[in-house]
Amino acid sequence: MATGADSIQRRLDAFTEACHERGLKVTHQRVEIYRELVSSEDHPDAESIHRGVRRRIPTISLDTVYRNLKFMAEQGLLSTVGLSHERLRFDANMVSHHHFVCEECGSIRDFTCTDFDGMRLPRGASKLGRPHSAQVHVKGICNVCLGGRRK
Amino acid sequence: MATGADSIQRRLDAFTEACHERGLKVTHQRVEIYRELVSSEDHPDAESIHRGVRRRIPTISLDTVYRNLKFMAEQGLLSTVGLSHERLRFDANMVSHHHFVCEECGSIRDFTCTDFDGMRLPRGASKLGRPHSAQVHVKGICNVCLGGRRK
DNA sequence: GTTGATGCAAATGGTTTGCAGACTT
DNA sequence: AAGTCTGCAAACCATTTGCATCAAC
Repeated sequence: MATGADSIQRRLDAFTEACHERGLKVTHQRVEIYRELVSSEDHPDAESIHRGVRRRIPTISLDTVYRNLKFMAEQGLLSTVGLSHERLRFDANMVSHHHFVCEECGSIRDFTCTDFDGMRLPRGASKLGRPHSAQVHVKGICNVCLGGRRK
Repeated sequence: MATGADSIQRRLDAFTEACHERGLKVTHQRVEIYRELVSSEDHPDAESIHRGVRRRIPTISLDTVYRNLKFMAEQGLLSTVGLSHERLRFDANMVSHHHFVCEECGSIRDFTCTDFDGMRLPRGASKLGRPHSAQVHVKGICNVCLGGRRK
């Protein structure tokens, strides 16, 4: 999601701010977990975040990663993406977006779609209750996997 | 999904047929598991399917339910619905449809939306790979829960 | 009768939790 | 210094698997 180093720093600052507002301590591991998430293009699971953070904090434990991710999710600092059978994945992108899921490698990428966002919610859905938000899940084969077989 | 008793029977017959085609044995428990799924309006998880089938086959074990659901999913006889952290849920509705997820009680209901089905896949998604299918996930409060608080 | 399916119980793997010591504020 | 957060190890819970028995074909 966030690409430039400046943009990552801006998000980390916002995160620190958000922690303060909520009375959460800004620990080294907490910041690095969030940094890992923000720097990632994909939607990593807890274990791969752990692997990444471990390069900077070799002693960090997996359960600290879990504990923090869960906590941040409860605080609305990130959201979770759960596709079937798979492990839970985490997403620090809090603006409205949709997901492209690769059926081959399982990677999940964000995309935006103003056409859909602008579209009124389907009447079929309104019959079932009071809708609140909607997200599109596109399944397919990602470019990386396409390249692997033949472009 | 299927409502009338006749319609359920039709789907069970198709299921038996599909088993034969694939060389699967049509066991009592297999049929009852499928019946439970087809008769359900919601998208039950393995445990609640087990509870339901147990009324008719008291000795059926939970792992048989799991084993069969997994197998049917692999054979394309049903699909799985996985929302975040939750347990896996199962869905025997194989025609194109979308999901309304209640944020309060967690129930998942199907709806169709021709507007969306007819819409070409968003360009944002096409940049990421070759899209194959798309589904809308609507989150909101279902009618049952709305009734519970105040209509 | 063959072959695949079931039931039991034990294993697995991701995620969570209790507790004593370490660190942010 | 006070209270939260971390790391460790053990617990948890949904799901899976090995194996002997049983049922569908």
